[in-house]
Amino acid sequence: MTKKKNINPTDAELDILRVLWSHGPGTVKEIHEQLPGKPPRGYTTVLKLLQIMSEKDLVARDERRRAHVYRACYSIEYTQRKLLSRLMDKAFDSSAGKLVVQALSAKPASREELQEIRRLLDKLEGGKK
Amino acid sequence: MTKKKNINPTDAELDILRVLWSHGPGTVKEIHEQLPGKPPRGYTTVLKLLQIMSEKDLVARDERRRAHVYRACYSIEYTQRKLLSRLMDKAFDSSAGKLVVQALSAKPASREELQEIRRLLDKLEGGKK
DNA sequence: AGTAATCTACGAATATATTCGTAGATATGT
DNA sequence: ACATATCTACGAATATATTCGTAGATTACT
Repeated sequence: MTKKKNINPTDAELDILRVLWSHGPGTVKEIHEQLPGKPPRGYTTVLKLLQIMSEKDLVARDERRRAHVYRACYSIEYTQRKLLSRLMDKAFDSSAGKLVVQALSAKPASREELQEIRRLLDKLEGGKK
Repeated sequence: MTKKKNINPTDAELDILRVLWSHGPGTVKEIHEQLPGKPPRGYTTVLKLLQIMSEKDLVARDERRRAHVYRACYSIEYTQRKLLSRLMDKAFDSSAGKLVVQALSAKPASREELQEIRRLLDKLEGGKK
């Protein structure tokens, strides 16, 4: 059996994943340039993080060229759902409904988003009939 | 100016807060007894955590009796919104809508919860008109 | 060839979170 | 009074996350 770790990304790892999701695969240099943050993180810091993330299988590494090319192993949506599941279990009694209610109270969503949520509700309730 | 830290609770701290929210204020002994987890955490571990949480002003301590009584400083709803805001910023582009959509996809909500969300949507959209 | 630039690997320093043992104070029971 | 139980304070050990410096290999430049 191959190991199935699938560890949740830490904060610093998430910063890197955000770059990979929005810009696509890239080298340490490219990722480092895109990475926000004051003060900016050192080049080798980013390298080290990517090495750790490779071990955790959060990113995959293409070593064919000298400057290795990294890409995210999991989609942003999959990762988001994982993070939400974790938070749901930790602080919301594993209830998606409680979480959603507080999320909508925490920060207003745009009209478009509210309508999208409404459509999703229709679909979910429809499927339950 | 009094310090305004308002630090987000860590995982272990959240476990303790959950006990305080569901059982109300209590002594280290009471909290320790209610605290789940395999293996159970040692008594002094819980004590130390509560001392740290007091410094962070996550809990308040009543020292009038020998066995100090602790209570949560912030409500569960306030804390939940704080945690959600943080996650929203870190992984959802600060968008409540995106978060809610993924939350509903991650785990199905009950029919009652879906209806409650729908009522909340009505209120939010109504207020925007 | 020889020098400079670029890249990875690795170890170590720092920060924070979590755990618990021990010491000493205070209260309780006989 | 004396022993036992209960409680807090504190320091230290452990684990994990994050940072970056240095060394050595490879490539590019002149």
